[in-house]
Amino acid sequence: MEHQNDTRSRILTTGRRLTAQQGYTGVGLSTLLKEAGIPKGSFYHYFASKEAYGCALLSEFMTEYSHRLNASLAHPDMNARSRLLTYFEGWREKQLSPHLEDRCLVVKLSAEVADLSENMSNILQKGVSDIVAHLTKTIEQGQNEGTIASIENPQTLAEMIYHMWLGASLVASISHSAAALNSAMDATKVLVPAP
Amino acid sequence: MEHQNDTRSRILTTGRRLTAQQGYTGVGLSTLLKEAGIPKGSFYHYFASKEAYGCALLSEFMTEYSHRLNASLAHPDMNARSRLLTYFEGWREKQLSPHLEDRCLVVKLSAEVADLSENMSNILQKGVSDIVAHLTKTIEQGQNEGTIASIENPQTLAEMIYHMWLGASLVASISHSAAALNSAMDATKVLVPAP
DNA sequence: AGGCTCCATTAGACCGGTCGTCTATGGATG
DNA sequence: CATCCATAGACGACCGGTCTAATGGAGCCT
Repeated sequence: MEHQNDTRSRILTTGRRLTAQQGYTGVGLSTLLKEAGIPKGSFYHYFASKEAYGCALLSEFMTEYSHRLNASLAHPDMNARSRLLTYFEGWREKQLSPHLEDRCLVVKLSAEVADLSENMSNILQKGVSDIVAHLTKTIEQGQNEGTIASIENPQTLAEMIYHMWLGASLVASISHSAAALNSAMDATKVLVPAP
Repeated sequence: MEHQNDTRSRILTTGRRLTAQQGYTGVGLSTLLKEAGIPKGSFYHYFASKEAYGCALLSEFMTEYSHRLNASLAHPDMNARSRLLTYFEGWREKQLSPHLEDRCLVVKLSAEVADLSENMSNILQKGVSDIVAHLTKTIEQGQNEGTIASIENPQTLAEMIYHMWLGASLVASISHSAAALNSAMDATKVLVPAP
């Protein structure tokens, strides 16, 4: 009862690494399983189809992400504005990291998956809503505690900043450069001004 | 000398339509050529490889896009701010259009291509720089002619807005909804305020 | 006009990979 | 020893990008 979860999560972990580099369609079952050192027969014991595996991959990623986000945005020793900026610093670092598996799957897979799998799209979409909701809440807190100026509706602001970071990550990835992410970081500081 | 270009551009046109839906890896040569009604053997007469075809596809798209952008941002009967807003209205419409082939290939392909083909990445990246440069120039004009308030550096503002639209397009595509794009439209009006 | 060359174009073979299925075997548990 | 979850990996049918060998028609020479 332990072993089976080992195998399953080994597939998922390896899958995340490969998928973060080569995309969903780009990673075939053979490649994935060979890399994970798991025989093909096992795959269909744990997953009903490649799409089901894709959904599991995304679900797990979004769950973990949400936990880390929660922790990061709930840090007790910082004010809301600092917590927000720290989160985005973390985003930048991850996106530039040599560990490809750290990169955000929303950035990597959204476009590919949108017209491919309704189920996978839904998972991504729900994850995105969650993230934006968290950001909105933090901005609200900042406005209430007075570390963020109330010049804008928190929800609108959160969406805007999140969208900007997604786009900046896209541009950073095609230009193999940190410039777009640095520019997003600067913009974020301006958009979320200290009073 | 005519026929060969016919065939070539037929491949490219069909390719754009299919790729806008299914991505680069997602469209195989057989599918593409069958759809275009062109025999498989011909492909390598017109393109050295699938990557070369991908580059041609992207180059052509970016060139056309740049032309339309130029026209749109140079419209004589509007002030700079209106031209800018009209461009983004156009973006929204295209992204929501039932004609899938109208959708922006920067949105669709950036993530997929970034770790796949250096050449294709470069074409996208150059295209993006061009677009941002155009937007920057228009914002500058607006600030000079007094239709856009000078509260921000034009270049920074242009990047920020463009990134936001890329991200919003991504979110719109996974949620199969116009909400993210509408939100981006609203945000754009706020970010580029009339004085 | 007839023959010939040349080269753009194409047919289709090629090999390796794709996803998914299925049977046969392990090995632990009761 | 019987049961059953988990593993093993062969297999099918099909699709991936690439390349070589053949076709056919336009243009030139005699």
